[in-house]
Amino acid sequence: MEIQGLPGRLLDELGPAIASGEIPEGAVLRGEELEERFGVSRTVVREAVRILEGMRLVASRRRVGITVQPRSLWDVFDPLVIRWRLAGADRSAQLRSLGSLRVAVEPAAAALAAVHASDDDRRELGSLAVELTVSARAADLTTFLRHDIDFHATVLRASGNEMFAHLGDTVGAVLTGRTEYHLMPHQPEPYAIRLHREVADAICAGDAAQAEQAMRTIVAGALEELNQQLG
Amino acid sequence: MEIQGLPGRLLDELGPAIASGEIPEGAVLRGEELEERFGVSRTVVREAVRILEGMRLVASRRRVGITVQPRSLWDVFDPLVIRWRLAGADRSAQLRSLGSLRVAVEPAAAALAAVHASDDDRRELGSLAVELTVSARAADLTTFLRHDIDFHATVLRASGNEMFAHLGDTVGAVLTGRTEYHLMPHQPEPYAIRLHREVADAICAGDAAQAEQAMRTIVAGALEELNQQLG
DNA sequence: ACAGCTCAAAAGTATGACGATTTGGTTTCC
DNA sequence: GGAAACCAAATCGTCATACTTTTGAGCTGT
Repeated sequence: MEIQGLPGRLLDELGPAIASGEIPEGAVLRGEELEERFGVSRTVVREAVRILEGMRLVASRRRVGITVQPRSLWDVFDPLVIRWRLAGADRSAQLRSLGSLRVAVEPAAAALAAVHASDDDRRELGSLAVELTVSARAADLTTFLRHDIDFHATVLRASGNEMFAHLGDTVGAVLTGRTEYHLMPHQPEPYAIRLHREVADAICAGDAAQAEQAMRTIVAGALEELNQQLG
Repeated sequence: MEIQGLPGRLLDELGPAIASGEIPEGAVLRGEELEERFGVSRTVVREAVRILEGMRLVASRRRVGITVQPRSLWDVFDPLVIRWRLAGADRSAQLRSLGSLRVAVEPAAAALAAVHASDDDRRELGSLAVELTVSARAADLTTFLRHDIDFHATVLRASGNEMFAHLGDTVGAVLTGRTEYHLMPHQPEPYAIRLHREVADAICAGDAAQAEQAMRTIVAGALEELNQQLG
């Protein structure tokens, strides 16, 4: 999953620094400066910069240097960029954006899943809904989180749309972030649990409309809750 | 927008070849082989490969080589990956995926735009709707396409959600692809034009529900049409 | 003030050397 | 004969260095 080697380590330093705004838009870095600052060779710096360039976080120009691009050009769907922004000063903006994205995508994915899910997918959703209920009753937040992530990822995957499926990890990151930063009730709400059960049942029954509606209620609720917490 | 220099040229060769499946999943390349095949140095090959690695199209391992990753790991939201897939053998699958994504996202974006659009945005939407009507009547497909792309990009941008905004280029690529590959009626349908007008009016009037509904009709229609064309 | 020229700074590319790691075969020891 | 330990080759990873190309800024002369 991660980028390997020294360029990866450099990325772990530069990426978060840029994503958080610590290195602001328009800032100019020089390759040589980075070599010294991190004690690595030209090769390593260049490869790391190339990757950042691929994410549109920076652009490298001769005679000028490596300039941090305006935020509007960043590849906001890149999983690493999302992770970096979630970890830094941009956290709330990123959570809001992702919240709206979830409201748009997850209901549609649930509807598609009701039509396209395999038998295995349906079985898994059923058992995840059960485990979700159990860990919620036990107030076991860690286990609950894991199952919640699995649940949403499974729905997205079961939709049969590769692009939706890829948002599984991103949604996972959102849920993790929400839990880590205590933007969640300490005990999952019974109402939300019931809705997950409903989504699973509707998908198993092939009822697209109900799956979509129940999922919409879940993600819209999560977004509303988020907006309250963040003001 | 593009990656510069020799690594960029290499990317333009390798990326499409991998995205189209010409170089299949699991295939193994050696750096030295690529140097010879393209007549460039290690530096260039390594940087190109790093970028592909950032897109999760390949993984590089010692003593093994550069292996093409399974499609399920690819960064399907990366604009370059999308473009490469649209240009190659994966075109229909990619168009289908993007079609569903549009059905999920664009109505939500229209609803948000009705609330958040700036005065400039609203003005621009109004005039784009007019120009759309004009170029459609004139059966000027090139101009129509340009305005259509602008229209959808403007709605996405006006939503105020950076992630939606970023899908503007992608939607543009879809519309372009659809026109290029003659997956579109030679004269835009008057019904679709009226719907664009409706979206613009609803957003200008701040009517989120109607903006969402009209946009949903547009993109759902486009998806249905696509499914008919592709069987 | 303006146009053009010159120069130097920075990234881009090439190359040789060495290090690190993984794989797969080979040897060795029960 | 089989299993474990070992070794060697293949390949990427990193470093150091030299050369090339682009381009911005300042200088120069009108």
